[in-house]
Amino acid sequence: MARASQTETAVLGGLSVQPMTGYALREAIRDVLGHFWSESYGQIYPTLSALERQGHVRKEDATKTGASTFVITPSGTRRLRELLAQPIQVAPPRNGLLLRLYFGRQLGPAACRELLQTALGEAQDALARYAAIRAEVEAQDVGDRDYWLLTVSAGEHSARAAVAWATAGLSTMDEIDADPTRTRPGSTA
Amino acid sequence: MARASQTETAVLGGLSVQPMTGYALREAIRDVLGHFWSESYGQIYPTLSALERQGHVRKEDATKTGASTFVITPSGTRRLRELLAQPIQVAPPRNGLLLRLYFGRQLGPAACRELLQTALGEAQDALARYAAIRAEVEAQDVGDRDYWLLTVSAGEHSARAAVAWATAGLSTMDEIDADPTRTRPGSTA
DNA sequence: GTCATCATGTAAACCGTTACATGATTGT
DNA sequence: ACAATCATGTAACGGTTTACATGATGAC
Repeated sequence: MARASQTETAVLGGLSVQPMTGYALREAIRDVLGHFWSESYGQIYPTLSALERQGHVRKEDATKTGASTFVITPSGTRRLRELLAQPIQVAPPRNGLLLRLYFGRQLGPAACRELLQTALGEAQDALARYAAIRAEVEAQDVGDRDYWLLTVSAGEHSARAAVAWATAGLSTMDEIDADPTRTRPGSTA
Repeated sequence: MARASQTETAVLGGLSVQPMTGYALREAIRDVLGHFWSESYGQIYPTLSALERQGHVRKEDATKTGASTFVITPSGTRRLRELLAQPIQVAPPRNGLLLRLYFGRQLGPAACRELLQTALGEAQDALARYAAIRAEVEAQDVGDRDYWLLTVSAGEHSARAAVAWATAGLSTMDEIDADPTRTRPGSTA
């Protein structure tokens, strides 16, 4: 027991929504869970094989072609619920943007401003994407809808926070530019 | 060139603030950058050795004891600026909380509620921690101050967003509980 | 004297991405 | 016919954590 690779959870979860090929699974994860999850082929195919060996998924060969659709089995559904109930695996934080801004005095105000501007643009783009996803999900009439909207909402809140933060940060940069003596690179006190 | 392991950036950045032992560096990264960065000993010590070989840091032996303080050299400062200017390394997203909530119908409303409650508590704790860090940083009079506050602000915005999201999510769960037919586990439409 | 903390370092394991190889199917 | 996309799979590589081994120093 206890493999706890969350790839297994994502794969079984995806197949719990509908049967799919490995390829389609990856597409779905990228397009639908993309804002909070990712998987590569190198993870998906071996995981599918392992799950098949354990009887958690069943391979349904589309005759003629090499493509095969994977269907979750009752034992797979049980396993999924078991996995979902396990403690969350927290990834150690690694935010390259904040790392650069923390040492912003070394990087210089102009570059920091650019970083903030880019972050602002990305957050606004994300907001637009979430609006589209929300419309799509709200139009559906599936039981998962409320849960799916919960994850969309998380994205929206986080993107709005990023917009507010970057905007405020750009104002700070204005002040630094107005009074450059505050942060002359190289001085320590 | 172009190793692009952001560990090098974090190590040089840390030493650009003040000379430290490897141990102290790790403590500082955990305590100060902890909300957006992390490094383990297994990364720090080899990186310090490599940087020393390249002349980017200098080892200053505290005589008698085995402990040695590392000091950044002028070439190290140049290297740091070079690294900070490089494109941000984006880690593929992996949010175990949202993964579980997305498949919340399989997990069940009670467990989802618990997850949200925990997330809410953690966000509130984070908010309290940021308040303490902010007070501490604002009391200092160093050139980096505005940049450091920028990263604290990012944490605050994100934690406030998390509080708002989790609170709203708990309301959604109330509605689901009030009308359980919306999301009976197992049905597909 | 002993316990917690400071300090250094390495080896093994893990997890995951990237790149590549390969070929079928579909649209134009 | 050709290109784009669908589809499967693996090998190599890389970064990171974990666990372990080891010992000095300082507090009580």
